[in-house]
Amino acid sequence: MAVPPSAPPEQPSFPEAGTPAFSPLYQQIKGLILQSLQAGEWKPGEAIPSEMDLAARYRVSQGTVRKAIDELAAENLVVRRQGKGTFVATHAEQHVQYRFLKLVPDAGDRDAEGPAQRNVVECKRVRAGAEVARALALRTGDPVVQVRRVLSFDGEPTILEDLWLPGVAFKGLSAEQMAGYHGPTYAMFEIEFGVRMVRAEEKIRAVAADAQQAALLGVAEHTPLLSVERIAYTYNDTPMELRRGLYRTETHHYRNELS
Amino acid sequence: MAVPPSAPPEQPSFPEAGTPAFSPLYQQIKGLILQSLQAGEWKPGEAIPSEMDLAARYRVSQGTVRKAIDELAAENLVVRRQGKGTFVATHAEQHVQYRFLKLVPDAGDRDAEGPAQRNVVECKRVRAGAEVARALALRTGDPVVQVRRVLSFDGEPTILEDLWLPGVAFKGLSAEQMAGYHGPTYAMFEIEFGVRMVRAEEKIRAVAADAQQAALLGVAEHTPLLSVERIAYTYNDTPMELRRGLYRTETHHYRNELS
DNA sequence: AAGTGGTCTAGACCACAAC
DNA sequence: TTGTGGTCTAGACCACTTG
Repeated sequence: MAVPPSAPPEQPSFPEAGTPAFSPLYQQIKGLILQSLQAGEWKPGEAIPSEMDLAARYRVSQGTVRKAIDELAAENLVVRRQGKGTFVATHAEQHVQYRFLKLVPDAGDRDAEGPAQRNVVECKRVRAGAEVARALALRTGDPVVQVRRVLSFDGEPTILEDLWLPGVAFKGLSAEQMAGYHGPTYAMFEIEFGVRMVRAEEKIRAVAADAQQAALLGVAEHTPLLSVERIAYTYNDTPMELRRGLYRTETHHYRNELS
Repeated sequence: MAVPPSAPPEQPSFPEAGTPAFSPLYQQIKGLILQSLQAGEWKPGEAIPSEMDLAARYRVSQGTVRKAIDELAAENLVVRRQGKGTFVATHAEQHVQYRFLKLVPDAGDRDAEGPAQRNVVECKRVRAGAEVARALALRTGDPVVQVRRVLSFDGEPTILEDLWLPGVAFKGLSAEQMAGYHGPTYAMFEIEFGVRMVRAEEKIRAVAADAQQAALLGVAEHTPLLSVERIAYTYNDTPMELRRGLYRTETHHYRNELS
């Protein structure tokens, strides 16, 4: 009994007048674990306390903690490993190296081709325009880091993308960091800036390459390209990155599973 | 105890030599429920027996049935409604009208625009080519129904798509049926042919419209279009539809959520 | 052998919907 | 009031990993 009868919980639930305000105990526990994750009590890749420990900490049964963790695992915030423990999910050392990249080669899986080569075209501090500000929940004119880069697979330029990141959280981000880090960019964000992207939304369109884009990707002008606009979120649905990608799809395709 | 100690279950588990062959009880129950769904013991939209009834039928506890149904619900094969029961999922009368269609208007949600107008260009019986046969797990030359149609939103032609369906399962499918049915095409498949699509895979590319495609969609030749190739599956991962769509993305976009 | 997550049970009670 | 799914508990045991 963590909340209903007595015992001062870390996050009491005060039913507000007018709202049903019924929240299952396991949801409250999930919220508490989420807070600890967000606060950095356990770092990415580390194990969180065992189910028994958490049950004792929150004064609930193991089954209740279990259901809370089940949901966190379903949302990819945490990874369970039988016999070892439950670990904070990370973009590094994850089996799926590029968790948010859905572009795959037409033949074979992504492991078949080597790691992407990164070519940072530019990395500069700018002020947010109206669109960028809206996407990142900032004010127009707020500082923003803008990055433009080209990703190549097996030497073939395949993705041209622009990134916009909130200047406050990503103060000091350099072109060298963007280019030098080995592994997913999101893993670098975790390590260097303590920013964990937990989910993202993408809007996809077909567009024609303009002269500049064609030159950077090594294709003819007007070549059809996949335009992928992504907003990536940290905890609490806070947007932390706007990314506009142009994907060549002659030898790759965007793969999606529906259910 | 449905399987471990005694009682002749409907699907015994014979551990094969060499394989661990450990399957949790709830997975076995899930398999049994799946069989009943596939056999049509409960029709789409109908309620399946209550958890208590199923627990009695399979001689397990309610909690075990619960976990089995939880997974089926997570896979959208079944829908739970508190106080009412658990129902076989259906493409008809579903809140999300077009479950597999990820194209949405740039402004507002899909409910903002009226239902799609369908324009069946042709509907004919053909023999499967190599590609279609492979996608549908048929042999080259097997009978197939091919449909070409244009979908318009608010009077604007937006999607041109070709469908290939196994001729055996979809014998007698007519252009009138494709055009006349009100509601999702997949709902019509359920009702008229008893075929339930439970999941799908899509491969997305950017292409340029050729002369014929441009004419059908009312755009200029070489207009960039989203090419969406979908394979839809029934139970047991059996492919039952190949669909190649060309989406206009001037006022709509393909929306995807990543986690 | 000890510790972790994973399974299974039995029973109590709550929230919701329908009669 | 009854029946449904939803929550919570406590305890037993299993499977996997590590020392």
